[in-house]
Amino acid sequence: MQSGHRNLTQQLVHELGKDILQGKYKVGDKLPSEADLCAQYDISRTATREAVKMLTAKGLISSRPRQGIKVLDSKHWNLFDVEVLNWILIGKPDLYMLRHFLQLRLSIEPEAAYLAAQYAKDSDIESIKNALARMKSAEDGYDDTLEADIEFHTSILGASNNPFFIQLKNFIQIALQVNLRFTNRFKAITIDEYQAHADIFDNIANRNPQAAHDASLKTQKITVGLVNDAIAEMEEK
Amino acid sequence: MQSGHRNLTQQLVHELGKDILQGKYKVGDKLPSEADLCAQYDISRTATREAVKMLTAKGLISSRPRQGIKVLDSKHWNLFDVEVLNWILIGKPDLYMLRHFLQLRLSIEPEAAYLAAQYAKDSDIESIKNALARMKSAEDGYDDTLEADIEFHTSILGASNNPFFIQLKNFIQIALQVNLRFTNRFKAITIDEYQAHADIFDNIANRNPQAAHDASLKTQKITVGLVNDAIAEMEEK
DNA sequence: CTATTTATAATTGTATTATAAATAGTACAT
DNA sequence: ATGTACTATTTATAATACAATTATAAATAG
Repeated sequence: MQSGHRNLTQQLVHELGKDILQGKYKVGDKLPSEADLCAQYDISRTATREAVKMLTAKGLISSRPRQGIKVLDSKHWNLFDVEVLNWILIGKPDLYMLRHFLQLRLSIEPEAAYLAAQYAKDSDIESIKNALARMKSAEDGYDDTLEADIEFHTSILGASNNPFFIQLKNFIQIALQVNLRFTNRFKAITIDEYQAHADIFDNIANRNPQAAHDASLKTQKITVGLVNDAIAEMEEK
Repeated sequence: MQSGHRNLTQQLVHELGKDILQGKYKVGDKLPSEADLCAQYDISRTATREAVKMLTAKGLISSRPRQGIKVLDSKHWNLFDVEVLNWILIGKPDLYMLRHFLQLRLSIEPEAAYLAAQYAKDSDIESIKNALARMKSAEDGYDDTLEADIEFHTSILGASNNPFFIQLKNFIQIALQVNLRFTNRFKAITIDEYQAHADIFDNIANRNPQAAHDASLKTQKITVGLVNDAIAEMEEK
């Protein structure tokens, strides 16, 4: 149980959360009882119970007298929780998982761009502009590619001024990191990629919702298409 | 503190969660200390702390020594958590909140319909068909309008066979209930409304993703348009 | 033999008490 | 102004005891 700087409760939350998302404990499985967890991790019942409660709050487990602690069906999991998303990332996401992420991005991001063009404040536009500049400098090797890319996409969500889209920043961040697993692009961003992002920004800054939407949709469709092809090829073998 | 059938911890979670989402405790505010909460609600520190941990897990508060329990910035709130959504619903959502819900529905549902047309299993199609039938009987007064409507929309999300869209069932359910607050439609579903839903179903059943997408988008656009008009009118006064 | 009830035991729920650790704020020294 | 040590407050953890819940087994009635 790697400690870090977390307290005991949070450490146990992390361990068990990881184990569940990685399938060590499967849906319907029983986890060790409170008493066993105390013994296994050598911590008090207080800390153990608080960890169990936190995982319960995230929809991963249920805990009832005589029945013990059981992994709930995945439809109850709060998949949009930052920690839960991170436990997915820590695991070994496959191409299907990548597709699930990309399908939701395709659904979310074009509309976020549309809303950004409608509702962005000056400071929001400024944030997106800065992120784009960082991508440019990443292109020249002066900045971190992925980080700048994430900042670009999440700042558009922020500019939507819709709390639900804002909450999805976490999701997009993890989605881009999962994507990295399959494209291992430590490479710089290409001119074409940069231009596609610049198009989205321009249409947001120029307050053209539909064009911003379409520009975003276009790049998302390409990415989903690539993954669909990869899956199709894989399934043939 | 209305009890119901929950245990003490869950009752306190509910009370405090409601209070935070309804703004009784605002962002940055300090909640009463553990000791004070124990006294106020006349429960043990054990139960109190477990409630605090659960709210922490949902991103609503932070709890640190000497600093106390504070409401986190709303960007940390797990807005897609079932309980959090319900605390929003219990409150008094305004037209802006309704618009936020509808904007996300507009983003999600057309793509869910697209995916449903691609990936739905026979049993998924059957579920959507049943929901549509319930809407038909609701039209004749034999069934509950809202419940059938919710079932229709959520069963399409289920048919997407994408875990993220599936998790959004909760969101859509609450969104439709919020919508009810403003349209107080205890009225039956109109022929036109029924037909719009039937169009979406037909295109999913016929495996025509783009047409299913467009049919869904069309109805969502109308609804968002109505709310935008209502807000514009309100803001003029 | 079957169905119902009752008893048992396993597990979580709550309460209480005690001590440790973290940290905001203060006072003081540099 | 900056840093350091101290102090008081608040949460973090532990240990113990008992209550409540409930799955399973045992007893009992019909």
